[in-house]
Amino acid sequence: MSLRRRMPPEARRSAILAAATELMAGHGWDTVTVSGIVDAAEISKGGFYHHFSSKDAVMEAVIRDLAASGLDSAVRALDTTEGDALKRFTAFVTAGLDWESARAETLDQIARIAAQRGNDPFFGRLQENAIEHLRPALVALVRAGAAEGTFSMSDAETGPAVDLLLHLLLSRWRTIAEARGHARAGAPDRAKRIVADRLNAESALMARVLGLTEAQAASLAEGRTGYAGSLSAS
Amino acid sequence: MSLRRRMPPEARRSAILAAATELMAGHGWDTVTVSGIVDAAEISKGGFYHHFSSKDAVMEAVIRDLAASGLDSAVRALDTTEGDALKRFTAFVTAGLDWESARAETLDQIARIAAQRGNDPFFGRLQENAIEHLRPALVALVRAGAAEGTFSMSDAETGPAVDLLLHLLLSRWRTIAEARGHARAGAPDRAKRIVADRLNAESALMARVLGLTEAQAASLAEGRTGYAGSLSAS
DNA sequence: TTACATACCGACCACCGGTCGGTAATCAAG
DNA sequence: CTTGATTACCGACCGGTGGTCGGTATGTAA
Repeated sequence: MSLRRRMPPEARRSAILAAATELMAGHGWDTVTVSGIVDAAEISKGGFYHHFSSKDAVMEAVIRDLAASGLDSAVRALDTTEGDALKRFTAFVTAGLDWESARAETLDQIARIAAQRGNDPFFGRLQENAIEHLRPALVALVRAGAAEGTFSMSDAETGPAVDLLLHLLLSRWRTIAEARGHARAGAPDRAKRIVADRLNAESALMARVLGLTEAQAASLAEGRTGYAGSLSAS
Repeated sequence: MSLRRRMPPEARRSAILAAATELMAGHGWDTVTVSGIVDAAEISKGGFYHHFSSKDAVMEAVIRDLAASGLDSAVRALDTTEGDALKRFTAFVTAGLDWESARAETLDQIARIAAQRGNDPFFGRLQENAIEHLRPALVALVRAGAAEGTFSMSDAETGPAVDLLLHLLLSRWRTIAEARGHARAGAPDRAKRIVADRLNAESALMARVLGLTEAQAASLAEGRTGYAGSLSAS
């Protein structure tokens, strides 16, 4: 009974993470059990708790594993881009889009997990994590944009407006998931239209929230053309 | 050990609900145990399961208990008000506001529960419940408003736009909770300013999302003056 | 070889949500 | 005032959960 196979800690850790991620895509977090993860990862309970301090810690790690690189690249785009606030905002949004199409399978996993009933804790923390990373940067950007006259926004509006922008970006996965469903069901045209409509609506609404002029709105929308939606089946 | 006190089922039910609500305001849902509810409500486990089919059913009932009347009054305002889409939308928002100030202690409970870590399942379902009730009505309203020329909105934008409006309304509790904290800490002026700023920002952002003219936006903002925020200590 | 750190094991624990056979209160009918 | 059916309620009990811990195997460096 004791085939004991020693693995480099990092490999074991990511094996556990992979097992947990897959289980989460099938059940809600409360019905994903440590025993289940342990079985799927082919390790003992003791081994599991050697690598993770609690069941919750696994979820936290899964979230970081799935989202960290995307958030980082978006914030980095915002920080490194030169130009006015609109240009930087466009770079920020585009970076997120690029990440989504480059890591389509990751996005797909997130969508599958978030679609499961009972995964509210997962999605809540994912969102918390994202907001924690993105909100300060966006607030600063919007403030700067308002100061330089690029955006039309009073100081008191900035907070709620940024929350709206974040909500818009973070709720995109629902549409993506819906489109994936159509694509898998043999309606790729419909899928593409849904994604295109969504992105257009996002651009238009972001422009309204930020108080952009027609010309500015067009420039924002332009920055995100060519995004295929990467509707690969999985 | 067996002081058996029989109560009218409804009274017992609401006693259990009250106990559960109070416990939820202190712990997250996963650390609120049936035994805890049972102790607080002074009933046995068997008695508990005579009135509720599961732990989850209690949460569902708590949600309905807290939110149903507010949602109903908002939708009713939308349905019964005569006039153009802007008037009806204003009535809808105002009805929600009125309910919030009339039932300040209920709002306070919601805020306290939602602020607890680990209550994502509660808040997720509350939000689901609210969206389920409000979204169809709002979508129809916005469509009608766009058709009659009151709002400026393409068909594909309507869905995401309504989601934005709902997010704006459903995230108000955060600000309210923050303001309550200030009020309780002896800074009622600051509290009032926070609430006033928030409501102004909401009006402005809703106007932008709906594509209202200056005059329309002013009319929308006017409909919600006089809301005191009802910052009663609890 | 030896000595030490660490990856890993699995029996064990307290406690959880939920079940069930039984008991006591209530009330309508005779 | 009985009787009998109904229902509110009780608490011992169950399978399974997340988490612990003393112990064992494995790798590494002297």
